[in-house]
Amino acid sequence: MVVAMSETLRKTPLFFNLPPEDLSRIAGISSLRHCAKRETVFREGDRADGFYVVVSGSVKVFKLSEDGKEQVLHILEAGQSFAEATIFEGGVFPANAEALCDGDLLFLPKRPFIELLEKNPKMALRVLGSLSKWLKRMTDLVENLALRDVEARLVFFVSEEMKRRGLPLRDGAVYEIPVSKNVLASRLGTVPETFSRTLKKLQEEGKIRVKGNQIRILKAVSLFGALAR
Amino acid sequence: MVVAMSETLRKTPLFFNLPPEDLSRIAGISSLRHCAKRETVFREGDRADGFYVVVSGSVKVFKLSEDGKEQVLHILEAGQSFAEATIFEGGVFPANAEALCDGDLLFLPKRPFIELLEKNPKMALRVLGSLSKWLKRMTDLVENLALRDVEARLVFFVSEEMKRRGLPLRDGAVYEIPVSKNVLASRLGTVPETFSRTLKKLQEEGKIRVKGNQIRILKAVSLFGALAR
DNA sequence: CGTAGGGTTGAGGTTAATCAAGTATGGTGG
DNA sequence: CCACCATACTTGATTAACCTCAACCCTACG
Repeated sequence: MVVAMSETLRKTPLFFNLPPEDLSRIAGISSLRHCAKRETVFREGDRADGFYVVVSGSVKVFKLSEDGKEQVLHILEAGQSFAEATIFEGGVFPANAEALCDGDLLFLPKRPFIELLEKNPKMALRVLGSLSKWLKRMTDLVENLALRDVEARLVFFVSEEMKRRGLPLRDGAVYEIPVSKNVLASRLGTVPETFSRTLKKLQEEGKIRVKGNQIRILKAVSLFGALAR
Repeated sequence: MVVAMSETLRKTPLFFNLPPEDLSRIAGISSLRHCAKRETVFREGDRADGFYVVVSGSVKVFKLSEDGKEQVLHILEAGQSFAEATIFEGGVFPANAEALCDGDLLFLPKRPFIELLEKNPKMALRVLGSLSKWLKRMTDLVENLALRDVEARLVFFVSEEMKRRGLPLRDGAVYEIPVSKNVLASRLGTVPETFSRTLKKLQEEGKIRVKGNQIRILKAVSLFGALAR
């Protein structure tokens, strides 16, 4: 059991390359939690006494407005951790999390984890790096939502995800949407209708070809051209 | 010199309540930098080999779109630190920073600072807390930009800032806009015209009274009522 | 075969950006 | 001290992106 957990932990960026004894120490304090599709992992405002690592399945983290509109902040898949930040501050979750499909989560409780960090500066630095990454991602998200239109946000998102998966950004490459288009629309800060129309428009312009959840890149240059960075 | 710096450091959340020897160690590795109004502190993409603490004056951190539109992410005043995150990751600044008025900044170089952290888990934990706060703030920013209209964003911003300054959210209280209305508009994800109109509308509804940079709260209940949290 | 959930399409409305022009305001040099 | 200019801010009219609502399609699945 503890061994299997270590195995998962080893693959998460947060703990990547940590010596085995550290990993088993972490595994020692953590617990496994199974989540069914649509199950709530936590709600905004809940006491946060730990954070999570996705072992299998996928999870969305989102904010709700008063009238129930939702903005997806993150979509998480196996090996990714989330809500690390909350345990160093505040004590309540600043957003909601829900399982998108059946899967397992590792729960890392706050107190023991902080004690581990206090004794292990190297690990603390690792966690600092992870938080920094999240911060960078959120900065990008703000930029995208505020400064670009839906089409640009979609294109940017796809290019980032393809990079993350090691797919080349060239003609013929295929990006498979890992979640329902509804969820992706919300992550892009829009609604399913607009999302659908945007895909259609790009297809009519011959830049992509959409089949189900597969997006085939047809004109990488004109698609990604504007993203010079 | 080093003593004066310690004095500033002592007041920043990042280093609040740290023992004097830690403070002077930090002061020892940091350097003072004067910035004139409008001076660029750093640009997006610049190599990031350190972060900053505002000693005096104020600074805006912002993103630019291709066509030059700007989204202000943060407005920083004396005692606040910024860009801490970048030193644990990446190595380039993910946004731009510019002085809003003449002032002094403390520069904390990356390498020496990290070495300090490695030897001082307590300080590392403090930095973790700080990054967590930033993450929380960005989460709120995303929520605001994506889920609320301009009026709600304005009201939320004012209420948060008043809380931060210890002002009571009640009738008669006065919030003084610390920067140009242009900058605030951009921080709220809108343009000066819309910002101006929104203030006007709230004034016509008798909820606030605007005089120059002063906003007097007239109907706290109906203004802040929707922000039940 | 029927229903439910996800997805698409069309029509219409709304928010807020843009464009254009006018009004303070504050600093500078004459 | 005043004239001038730049900058900040305001106001009005127009426009565009995108949200909403409503209907419909499609596929999976009991």
